[in-house]
Amino acid sequence: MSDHVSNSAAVSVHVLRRLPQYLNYLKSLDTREIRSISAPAIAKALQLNEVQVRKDLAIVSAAGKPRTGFALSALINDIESYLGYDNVNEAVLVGAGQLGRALLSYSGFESCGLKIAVAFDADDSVVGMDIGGKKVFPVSKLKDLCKRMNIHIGILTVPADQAQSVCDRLVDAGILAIWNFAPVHLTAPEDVIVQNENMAHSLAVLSKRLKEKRDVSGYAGQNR
Amino acid sequence: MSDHVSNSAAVSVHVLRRLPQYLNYLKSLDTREIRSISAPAIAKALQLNEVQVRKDLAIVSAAGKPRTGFALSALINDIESYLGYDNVNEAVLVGAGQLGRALLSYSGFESCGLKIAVAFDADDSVVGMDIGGKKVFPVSKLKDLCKRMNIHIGILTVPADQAQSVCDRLVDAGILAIWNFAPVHLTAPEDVIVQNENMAHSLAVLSKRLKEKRDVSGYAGQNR
DNA sequence: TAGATTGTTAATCGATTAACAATC
DNA sequence: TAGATTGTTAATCGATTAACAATC
Repeated sequence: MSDHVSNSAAVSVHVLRRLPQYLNYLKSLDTREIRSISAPAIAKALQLNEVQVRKDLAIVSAAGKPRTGFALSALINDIESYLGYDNVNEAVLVGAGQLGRALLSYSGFESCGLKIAVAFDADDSVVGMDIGGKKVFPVSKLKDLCKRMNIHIGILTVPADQAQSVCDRLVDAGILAIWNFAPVHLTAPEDVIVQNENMAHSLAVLSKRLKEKRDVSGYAGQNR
Repeated sequence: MSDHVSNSAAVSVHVLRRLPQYLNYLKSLDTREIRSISAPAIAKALQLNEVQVRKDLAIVSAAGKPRTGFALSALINDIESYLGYDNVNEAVLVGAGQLGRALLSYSGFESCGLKIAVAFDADDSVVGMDIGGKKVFPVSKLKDLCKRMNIHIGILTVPADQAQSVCDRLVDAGILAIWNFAPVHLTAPEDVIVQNENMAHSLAVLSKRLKEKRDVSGYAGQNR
């Protein structure tokens, strides 16, 4: 019933990034109090264009009734199943430093269908530790464990200078998708998906926007 | 000389996110060995379109010689000054949990012109700690310290359920730009810049891409 | 019924890519 | 000179937004 054949052409990144937003908002609503929700209502809450929301929802959901909108709980299900949140993907994390540990301890990914199974680190003093319930193994075990556990997602949280070599190892271990938190451009075979999470890029956007704003408002600067 | 009046119309997010990529690559080169670099060379290294690189560089740099390309060190300077990496912006961080601490300890932001001056946390057992050389204060001191230190950037690393209220406090404290790591849509006055760093959004892109790939390759699944 | 909302087709907007003359 | 690269103008592509008939 909620099975919606998603054989459609590849969906744009923009849409894929908005869907979790909708989901997050919908989940914040009380399913018992609110039975249905309209695209314009979602758009208003998230400050988006209503046609955009309607089109996005049309991709994931079949339903939608004029006048009333979408059945809330059904819509939540549709988005979740579209994004694959309902079946778990296991991942390995390489680099149990500060950021790596933060990700290992963060429980929020599980509801997004991602389960970090094990971690790896090159530092012997970290190996053997238990972080967020995940055990840390030496990097030498990487390939063996990935193959054995049939894991295809790798999270990369090592320092910049080790990122490429770890990337190579991940590829060698049969990893198909790499979530890269290291501030480097990785070179990987083109059939391997690389999703970069480079905070410096976001920071650049933020700083520049702030600078523009200050320049416009005449750089009054000091305590406005 | 490297002062390039950047009064141009607001630059697109896409460009702003690529500039740090260029910078990162250029910095990885040996300034003494390589004196100049061409747009096509950068494009090839980062797997981008060469016209795109050329246009991006034209925004930040005045120079560029046919046949040779751009003077490497000058180009680095141009990008850095365009992005404002050369004058430091101070920021406060609220929420010294795992992620907050990782950011506090990360030294890479300084070279991007961001200096986290102090941190805040609601938890008394964390207050008073020193993380990455930054002291943790109680949230009650937020407004006072922001005003006193004339800080206008806030980094938000608190749990989802506290994000909106902390956002309100930041706004009240005179913060002009918020870098939001909490997985929630924040509501803020429209003159306040909100830059979201929502990892769930990236994860959705990664998982979906992986799923698509598997579906295409016939879901052979098990150890390829 | 009247009116809000739906899905969809058309118009607009912006970003990427291609084409090309100018230059060292 | 020949050829690679530059900056820029034009063409393409894709995403957002507007317009509108259909529906409960």
